[in-house]
Amino acid sequence: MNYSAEFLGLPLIVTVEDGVIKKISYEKNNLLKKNKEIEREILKFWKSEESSLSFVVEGLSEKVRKILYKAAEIPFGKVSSYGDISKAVFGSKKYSRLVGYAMSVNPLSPIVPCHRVIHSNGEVRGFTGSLKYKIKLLRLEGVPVNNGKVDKAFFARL
DNA sequence: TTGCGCAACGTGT
DNA sequence: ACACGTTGCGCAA
Repeated sequence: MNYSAEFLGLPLIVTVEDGVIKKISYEKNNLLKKNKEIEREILKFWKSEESSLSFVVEGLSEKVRKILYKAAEIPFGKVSSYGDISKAVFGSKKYSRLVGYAMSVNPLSPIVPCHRVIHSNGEVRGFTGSLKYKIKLLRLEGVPVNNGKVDKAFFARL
């Protein structure tokens, strides 16, 4: 079932089946009426709070799915790097490029918080949508971004 | 300190 | 064959 929801001013279409969120996409001009309950649950995921819904990642390779599940563990107000996620999932940083790919095809933004994945040196770059939006989200979470960089103190331990 | 070339990964074109 | 939401390394300014 598809629901329409607004997240921080952006219109989303949320696909839910049996209490499981399967897909979230940004839709500029959708005509569905907004579902307040879904909106609340999405907000909970964003804030790393308990939700009555769960989610699954489907339709992608095993490696890419593992990456996305790991990225989903990055808590509100923290960040991680492509390399750290690669290390956490596969024990090596050599898949960091693949982590970037996984973020770019992330079917569950913002539940899988791809905006919290940045470069290992703290630089905030690379986002399929606008980079301004990625930085805006981080600031809303209390993560300072100065000269396009995040302090090492905000890196989460996965 | 900055920059550039490189290899390694999997996916889409 | 090539380009990607990368990374660390070596080596040159």
